[in-house]
Amino acid sequence: MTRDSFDLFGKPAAPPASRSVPVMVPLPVPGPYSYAVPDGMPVFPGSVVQVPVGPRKVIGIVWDESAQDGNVPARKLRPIEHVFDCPPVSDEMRKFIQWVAGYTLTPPGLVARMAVRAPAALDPEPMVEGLVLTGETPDRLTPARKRVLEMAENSAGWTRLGLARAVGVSASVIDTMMKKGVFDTVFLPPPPIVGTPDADHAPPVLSGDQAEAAEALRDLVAEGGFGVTLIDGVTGSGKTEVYFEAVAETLKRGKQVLILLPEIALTSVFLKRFEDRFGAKPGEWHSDLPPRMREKVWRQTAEGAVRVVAGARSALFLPFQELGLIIVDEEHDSAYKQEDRVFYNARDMAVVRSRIGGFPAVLASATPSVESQVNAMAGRYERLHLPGRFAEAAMPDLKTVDLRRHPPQRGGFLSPVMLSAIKDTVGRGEQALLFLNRRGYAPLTLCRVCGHRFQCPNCASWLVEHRFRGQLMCHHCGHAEPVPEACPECGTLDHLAACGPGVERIAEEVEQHFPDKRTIILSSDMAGGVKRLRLELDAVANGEADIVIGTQLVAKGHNFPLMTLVGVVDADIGLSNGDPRAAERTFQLLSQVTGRAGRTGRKSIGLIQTYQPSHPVMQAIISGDADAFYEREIAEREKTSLPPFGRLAAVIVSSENRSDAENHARGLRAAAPPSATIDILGPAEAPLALIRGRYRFRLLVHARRSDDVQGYLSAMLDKGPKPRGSIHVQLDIDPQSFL
DNA sequence: AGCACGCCGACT
DNA sequence: GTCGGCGTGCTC
Repeated sequence: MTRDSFDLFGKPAAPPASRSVPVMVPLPVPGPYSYAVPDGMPVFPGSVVQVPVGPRKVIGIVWDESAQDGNVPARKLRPIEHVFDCPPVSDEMRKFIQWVAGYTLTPPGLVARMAVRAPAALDPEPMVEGLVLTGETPDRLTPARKRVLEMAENSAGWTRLGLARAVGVSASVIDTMMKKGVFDTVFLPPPPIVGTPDADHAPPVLSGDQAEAAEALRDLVAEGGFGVTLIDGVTGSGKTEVYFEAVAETLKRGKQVLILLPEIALTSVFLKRFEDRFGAKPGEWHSDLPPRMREKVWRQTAEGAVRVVAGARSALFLPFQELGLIIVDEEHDSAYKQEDRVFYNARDMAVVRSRIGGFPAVLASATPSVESQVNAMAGRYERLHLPGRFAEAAMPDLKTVDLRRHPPQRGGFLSPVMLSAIKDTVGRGEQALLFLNRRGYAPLTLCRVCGHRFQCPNCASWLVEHRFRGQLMCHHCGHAEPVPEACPECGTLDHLAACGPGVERIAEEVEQHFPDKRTIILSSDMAGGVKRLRLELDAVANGEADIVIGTQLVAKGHNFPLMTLVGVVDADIGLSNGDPRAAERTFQLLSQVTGRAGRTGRKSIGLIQTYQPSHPVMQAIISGDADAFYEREIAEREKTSLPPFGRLAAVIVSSENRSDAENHARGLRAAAPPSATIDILGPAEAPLALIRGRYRFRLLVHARRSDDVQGYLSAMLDKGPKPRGSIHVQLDIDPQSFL
């Protein structure tokens, strides 16, 4: 404490507020707040700081001077408390945050918060204590000491415990040597979490088409500048190998790379493939990363030590220093949509991120989204097509099983055709996969006496029986209750009937037919969480099961080399629920799931149980003619004004009464362009409609005051003041709006 | 987003 | 008579 900091009365002198800066704080307010900069504090745009907001302290990002609100009375200004010792959030990133906030109508502070979500990473990782040889030799050179010396001479940078473990001696050996002056301790920077990937580590052998596509991507990277490439080709056509070449080229140019994957596809298999190609693992980013690791990835990405991140959608908000390429794998996957707090589609925001950064984006999928198809057709995206599977990986032989002609036996759901195929497959020692996109035992339970159907008290959906847990669960809101013995309506005991199949019920049927085979259910509600699930997926890949009954997640990114039969239990699910994307989604799902078979070189088959074998989706799957399917689908969407061509539509979700909602709707209709359709949905039905994607443009308003609602739409249309209150907006892709 | 304040219903 | 519901306002 210097004398200068006290005045004559011994009180600290107030810091002169010579300067103030805008700071983006994690609050739902329209823009940054102003804060005083204490003298000598090194603060500039992008600095990550701690500031007081009311009684609490928050992390904020110093924003650009131009965002300064000059109307804040000087006496309100409070000083910045701390500048974190970490690289500043780049100009690009700040622009990106601002853009995303504008596009999604989210308060910018809430978007900014996603970029600084590893708080403990904001100050540097502690240095680790390391050992260096002093040149002294221990007086007595025991075998253990000799090995320690050799190891330490061969490579530097050992920690005390690391060296002991590497040599296979106890730490006390090292301790004694330290006492005798053999080692000195120094402080070393913390070790990088991953090695540096080497573009030339193991270049792949590519087929003609692949080599051509890879060349095109390399050129794109070499040229630099923004551009989007859609690369499509069936499972096994080598998309990953091809886009790895774009990664390699970017690495050679000294830039960082982001590979976005749906969370479930971030498997050890993918990481292994990357490591095989580049000789080091990519940084990993997903929701169940342990906090310590999360911090390290965040920091080392910011510092540039991590060159490639493979991550789920939120990796888009990592503070890359010099990002030069984004890959969006499985770009059609709905897991890219975030539907809480900030509503965004990471695929589209990735395109925006690369446009702002002036570098290429690559979208990859075996079954591209209709949105991306349309963008490619319109010439906004380049297109690279990888034909067929190469080498021995033949396409599976796909057939429909017409359930009208080959019905399952009473009480069952598997056609005799399916059962006999399973029998043949497991008889040969190969694996069979039965796909049913329905968790639990039965999707509907009713009373056989009075017809009572068990419904969720909060939502409009049926309660799904989970027999293993003994519960009835709502898959929409999470509500759960024990399975009652008596009907709550008429009181009759033991007359509840399970209607329809879920994976648990199929497993039961399979176990009846194949009691001596190993059957496993793979679904997202597996006990033990994601971790356990990953283990089980690996176990299946290693052949530790004969028959797998799986939900949607088996369709994604995981390869099961011994799988030679894929059976789709009910291909018709989801084709009749009023979702404009029903056909697209079903086509994608069935393509992906049937693609799980046939990667072995052995003959493999796919059987698709359906009541509508002539449906365009089934025809497309069987014939493998994806182009015809998309062509038809796009024409259909255009004709019926559905996404991505659909008219502007807003959905009001009002927790208030119907007449309030009518008032809101009147206000919105007055403010909206004539082409807009404004629908009113109640709190129960609205979330479902949103998830089903019935609208191209979705506006979810949680109105706190009725007169705010008009403001929401004017803000949405960018004419008028930003409204107050909480707004949740989700936008579907609008092919033109961000290019 | 979080938190405080303030005004009306069912309870120790 | 209080406890506590959520509607409203505020945070540089």
